[in-house]
Amino acid sequence: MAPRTIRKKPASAAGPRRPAPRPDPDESARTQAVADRLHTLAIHLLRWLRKEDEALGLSGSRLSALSVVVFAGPVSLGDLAAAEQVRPPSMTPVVLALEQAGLVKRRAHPADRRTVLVEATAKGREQLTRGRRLRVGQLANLLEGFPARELDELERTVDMLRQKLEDDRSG
Amino acid sequence: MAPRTIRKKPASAAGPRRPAPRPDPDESARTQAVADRLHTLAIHLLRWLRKEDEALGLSGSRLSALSVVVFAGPVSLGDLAAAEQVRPPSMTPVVLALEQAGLVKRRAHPADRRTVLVEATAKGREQLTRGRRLRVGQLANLLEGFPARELDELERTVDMLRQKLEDDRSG
DNA sequence: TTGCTTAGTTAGCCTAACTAAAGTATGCTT
DNA sequence: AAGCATACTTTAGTTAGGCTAACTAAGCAA
Repeated sequence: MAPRTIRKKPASAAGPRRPAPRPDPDESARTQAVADRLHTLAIHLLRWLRKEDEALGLSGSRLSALSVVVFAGPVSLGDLAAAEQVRPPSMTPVVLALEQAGLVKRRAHPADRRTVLVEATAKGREQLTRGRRLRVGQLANLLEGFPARELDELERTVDMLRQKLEDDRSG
Repeated sequence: MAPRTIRKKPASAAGPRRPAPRPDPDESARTQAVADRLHTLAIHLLRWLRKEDEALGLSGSRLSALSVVVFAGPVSLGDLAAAEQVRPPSMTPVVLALEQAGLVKRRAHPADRRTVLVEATAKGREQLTRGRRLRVGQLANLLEGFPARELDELERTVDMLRQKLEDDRSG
C-alpha cells in the first residue's frame, strides 16, 4: 500500500507535555533507560545477523576492506589501510586475498607507479551486494508484517539517530 | 555514507526464511528499505560505541564471559564454555585471566569437587556495570534533547524488535 | 577393589590479524 | 646525478583465540 506517512499523535503513551528542553532529571533517567534498551537491541540484532555473513566466506577484515573499496572507488593501498585503521603491511595480505578471490583488482597508479590502486571487480561488487541483501533480507523478515505506521516511525527514528551520529562525528 | 541502490526485488530473493502472509510488492520494498537503514544504523552505532570499550581493557571474549558470569550467577566452567559456544579448554585461560584481574572467583562445587564454579566478584560486577554505563551514557548523550514523544516511539519500536528477535530465536 | 565416566587442565598446534623494521622500487628536488 | 622521500612488500615476531588429544582428579557402579 502507499507508504504514506500517516501522522497521528499517540495521545495515550506520549506522556506529559514538555514545553521546553531543559535538564529535567526525570527525562534524563528516561533517556538512559531508552538508550540502554537500544544498546541491547543493537547488539542482539547484529549478533543475530552475523550468521548470514558466514555464507559469504569472507572474514570480517576482508569484508570490511572490500566494502571500502566498493564504495570509495579505486583507492590506494595506503589509504585503504588508513580507512581501516591498520598499517599498510597488514593490508597487503588482505588485498591479496581479495584479489585471489577475484573480488578486487590491483593496478598501478597511472601517475605514480609506486602506488597500488585497488578497485572492486564486478564480482566484488556483486558479492558485497549479495551479503548485504542476505542481511537486509533477514532483517526485513523481522519487520515483515509491521503496519505501515510503525515502519514510518521506525524510519524516522533511525534517520534521526543517523543524523545525530553524523553530527557527533563532525562536530 | 553508502550509496545504496535499493532495488525492487521480489521478496523471495531476499530471505530464505518464512513465507510472508501477503506478498504485497510495494510494502515489501518499503520494508526492505527500512531494514536497510536500520541495518546501517546498527553497524554505525556499535562501531561508534566500541571506542568506549577500550577504556575497560577487556577483550571481547573476556567481556562476554564476564557478562555471563555476572548475569547467570555462579556457573560451572563447562556451562560457561557452552554458553559462549567454545570448548572447555578454550574457556580455561579466559577464566584464569578474569580471575587474575580480580573480576571472578573460582571455587569448587560443594557437592562435586571436580566442578569449578565461577562467580563474579563485586569488582567484576562493577566493571561490567561501568562498561555498560560508559556505552549507555554515550548513547544517552546522543538521545539527549529528543522530545519525549520521540523517545516513546523509539522505545516502543525497540521493544517490538526485541520481541520479534526473541520469537525468531525460539520459534 | 576395579573399571568407566565426567570435569577441568595441560600440551601442542593452528589461523587470523596485527606489528616494527628492513628492503625495493619509484618519484622528487636540488 | 645524488640523495632524500614515499608507497608498498617482505620478514620475522606477537597476540588473541580457537582446536584436539592426552592427562589428572573426582565421582560412580559393579
